[in-house]
Amino acid sequence: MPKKVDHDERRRCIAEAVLRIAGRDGLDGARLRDVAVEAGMSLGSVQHYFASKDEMLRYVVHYLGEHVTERIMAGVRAPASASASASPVLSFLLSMASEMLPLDARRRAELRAGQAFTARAVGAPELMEYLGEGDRWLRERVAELIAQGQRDGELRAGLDPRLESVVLLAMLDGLGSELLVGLRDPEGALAAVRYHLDRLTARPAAMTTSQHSSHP
Amino acid sequence: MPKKVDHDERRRCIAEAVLRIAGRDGLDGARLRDVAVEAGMSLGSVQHYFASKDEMLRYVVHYLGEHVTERIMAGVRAPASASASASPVLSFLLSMASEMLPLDARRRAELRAGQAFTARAVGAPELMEYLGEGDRWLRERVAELIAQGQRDGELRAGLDPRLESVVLLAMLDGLGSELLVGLRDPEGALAAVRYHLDRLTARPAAMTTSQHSSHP
DNA sequence: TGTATTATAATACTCCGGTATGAAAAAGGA
DNA sequence: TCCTTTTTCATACCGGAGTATTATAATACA
Repeated sequence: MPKKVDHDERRRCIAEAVLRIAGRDGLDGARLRDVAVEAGMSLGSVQHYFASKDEMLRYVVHYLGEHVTERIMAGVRAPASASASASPVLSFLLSMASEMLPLDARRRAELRAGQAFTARAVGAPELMEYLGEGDRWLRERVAELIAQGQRDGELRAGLDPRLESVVLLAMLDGLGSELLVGLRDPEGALAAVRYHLDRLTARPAAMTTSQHSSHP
Repeated sequence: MPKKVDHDERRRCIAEAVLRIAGRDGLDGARLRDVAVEAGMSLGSVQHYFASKDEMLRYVVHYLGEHVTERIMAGVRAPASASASASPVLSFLLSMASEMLPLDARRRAELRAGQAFTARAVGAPELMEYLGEGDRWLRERVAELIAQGQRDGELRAGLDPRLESVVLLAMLDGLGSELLVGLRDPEGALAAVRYHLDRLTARPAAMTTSQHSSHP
């Protein structure tokens, strides 16, 4: 029988190529021919693994989703700083924020692609449902985390976990977009995140960084 | 001499058509031919007023910018609820938020187009600079407003106006995107905004919604 | 070794969309 | 009324990009 090739490995390779291009020139710049050369193969090969461009993009969406959740979950599992910290919830939220923000080329590419997909998801029920799932999952985790922080006395008791999660994720979403376009710089964005997280703590003074949000 | 037609009126009409289409099908769906029929004229006419599609889109960007700032400024000038309210700054911030969020078809269309332009602005220095100006202007105004609120004792003294403005605008940005995709509903988004603004106030209790502002 | 089946590649097809061209219509002024 | 300039429109052109077709190379199994 014929040559045996790991199909999914090939597809992942192609998906990576798409992400590289999308990070560089935007998703619209990901023409099938360019994807082929970026992946180091021929147009015919790309067609061999994806019947249509749409199918390819759908694959990339899920590939992206996998990676993003995996990355966040990794932050959940191995909260290097969190387990050692005296404020585990806050540390985790901060590391989560750092993971979600486009702070390097990789995450920039992923976010850029993600936003392009999101934009095209309006009116594509299937995609929207997928996005909705991911969002709900993340939001609930954050809300749980905040509630736990409250139980542990780490976070202020007056917080509404549900609304706080909405606010936090919206802020990260917005900061991500602004970073992507260059409206903010990484330091500024992180400072805003730390500042916001600080106000959630039960302590009067800041403790995540060395900043003094002091008042007389 | 020939027929006299207000060129800019025609251009605005075309821009409106573009925005309608963009709000309905996304900016990518704004093909020149579709724009023409949406504007109730022929392709040739559109070409007559815009030498190229790119020029048309540039015009739409500025047209959009005009309208958005105008709308926000209107909120500044005539803060119907704000002037009557005992908490002018908070009222204004809330009305500003309501203006920025895509709460009706019009603003949905504008935001959708705006985001499409923003996405395409990566690597287009001219567009980016324009966006940057608008962002800086708005951020500074918000920061000033917050500082004023502090001076008036309306907002907590411990706030950092600069960071607060970044956080607030990022949150609104994120909420806008999420509303657009249907990840949030208008009520939820507004609830999050009110919740966030509430925590900026010097008072312990909520007071942003329909309030008779009695005081101690 | 041969063959069947898959992988890869090259090329052609076709539609779509921006652009260019030229003609017809409209309207203010001589 | 006629002319001139603008406006409007229809249509042709051309390139780009997704898709389809076909050919060639490669490999596992009989």
